[in-house]
Amino acid sequence: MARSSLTREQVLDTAAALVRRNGPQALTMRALAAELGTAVTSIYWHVGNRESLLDALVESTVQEMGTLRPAGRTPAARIVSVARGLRRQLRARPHLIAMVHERGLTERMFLPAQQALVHEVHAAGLRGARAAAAVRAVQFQTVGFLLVERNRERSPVQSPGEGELWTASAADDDPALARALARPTDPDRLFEDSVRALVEGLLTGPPQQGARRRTGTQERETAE
Amino acid sequence: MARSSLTREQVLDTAAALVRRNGPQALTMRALAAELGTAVTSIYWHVGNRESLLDALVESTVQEMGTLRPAGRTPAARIVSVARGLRRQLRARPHLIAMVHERGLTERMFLPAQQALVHEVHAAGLRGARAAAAVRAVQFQTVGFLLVERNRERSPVQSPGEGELWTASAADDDPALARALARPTDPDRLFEDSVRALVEGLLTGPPQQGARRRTGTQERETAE
DNA sequence: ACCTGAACACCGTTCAAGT
DNA sequence: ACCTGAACACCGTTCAAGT
Repeated sequence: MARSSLTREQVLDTAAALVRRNGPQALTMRALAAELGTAVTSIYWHVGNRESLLDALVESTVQEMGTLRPAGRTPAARIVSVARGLRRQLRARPHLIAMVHERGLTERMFLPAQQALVHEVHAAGLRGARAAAAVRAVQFQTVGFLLVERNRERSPVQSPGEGELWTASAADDDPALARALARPTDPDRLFEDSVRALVEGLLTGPPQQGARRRTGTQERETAE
Repeated sequence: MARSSLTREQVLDTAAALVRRNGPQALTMRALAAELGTAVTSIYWHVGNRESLLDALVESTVQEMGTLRPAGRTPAARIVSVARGLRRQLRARPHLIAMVHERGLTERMFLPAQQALVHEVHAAGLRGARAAAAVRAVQFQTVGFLLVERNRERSPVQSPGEGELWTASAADDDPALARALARPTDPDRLFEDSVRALVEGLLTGPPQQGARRRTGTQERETAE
């Protein structure tokens, strides 16, 4: 609109708007130029190329996300609340997840939450390498869940009907399990339960210290 | 090579080879045609279009993966071994993960392992909806981890140096934690620990049943 | 310093035409 | 039933040329 002179910010803003409206694949240099009312090549002067345009876009969107304030009475509850908050923020920007992932910035996406997690894990009594491992575990779990979940939303029906493959097998004696697996997943609940279980496992620590990893041979799984 | 007459299988095979060699983005219809020694348009007759070519590719590769044999003494150990085996199989086909994900078939990718998981979760004493939730939790955790991990491998250096952002903050009083977070993640260990912690949390069940979800207000997290 | 159009080397896909 | 080349409508990017 304002044709005075094109700024880098203008490019980024309308690019972001274009992505938010029609998804990342709709962000072509030509479409962006049309939206801006300039020649395609002008964009290159301000932004370099499409690659770095997306980089900048992701970076600024991640920074918009703000910090998370943990809530809950126990450290475990507060850790779960951070994960939940991150998930909510990312789900509010559905295209961002895919873009961040494609750009290889998945880790970057989690940084706002990491500080909060470090604090809570520390409050829960974990120290040093163990605390760091716990933070990373929650980090990977949360982001991974989001990726899987988004993937699932994109293609609602899987090739062989969800329950078909296994109904003939081990679950015969547990019809309730069979029915539960045949039902579509409730992602909110699954996320809640998974994170809670993981955090619980992380905070209570490894079980029966001496028994694990005793015999390496038995631990090995095989695949044909 | 054998130019007698093009088969659908030939197309799929050389397409798979091309992806394995140079990655999914190298699979263009023109490159494939060149490799096959045919006209580009012949491919369309056998396979429809690029979209369904990728579908078929992913589907057959997933089926090649074979089934997983759990190993270990306790049900928990066997569940972990299934997750570990799946991760190993998928990591042996690095391009597949991205392709499956892009195709929205992430769920499909996990089916070979699902039967084994159902069996083990059942053996651990879980029943019905609770057992199904546990299976799904491990499923999401494993696949999610792989997605994050692969993403990390693709872009080894993150924009702000990994530790930079938080060193100024909460971890001041725990230099060991700070150092651990600054070090690059050991994915094998992290995976092992995460799955083990999750499984432990799932099998021991929700803690202090009465206390959770009592007051909804306090559970809410906020973000600016 | 900033913007432009023309041109290049790619895509996936369609379609009428061959055998 | 199977294969073909020409053509279409797209891409991202470069570059010499303008002001």
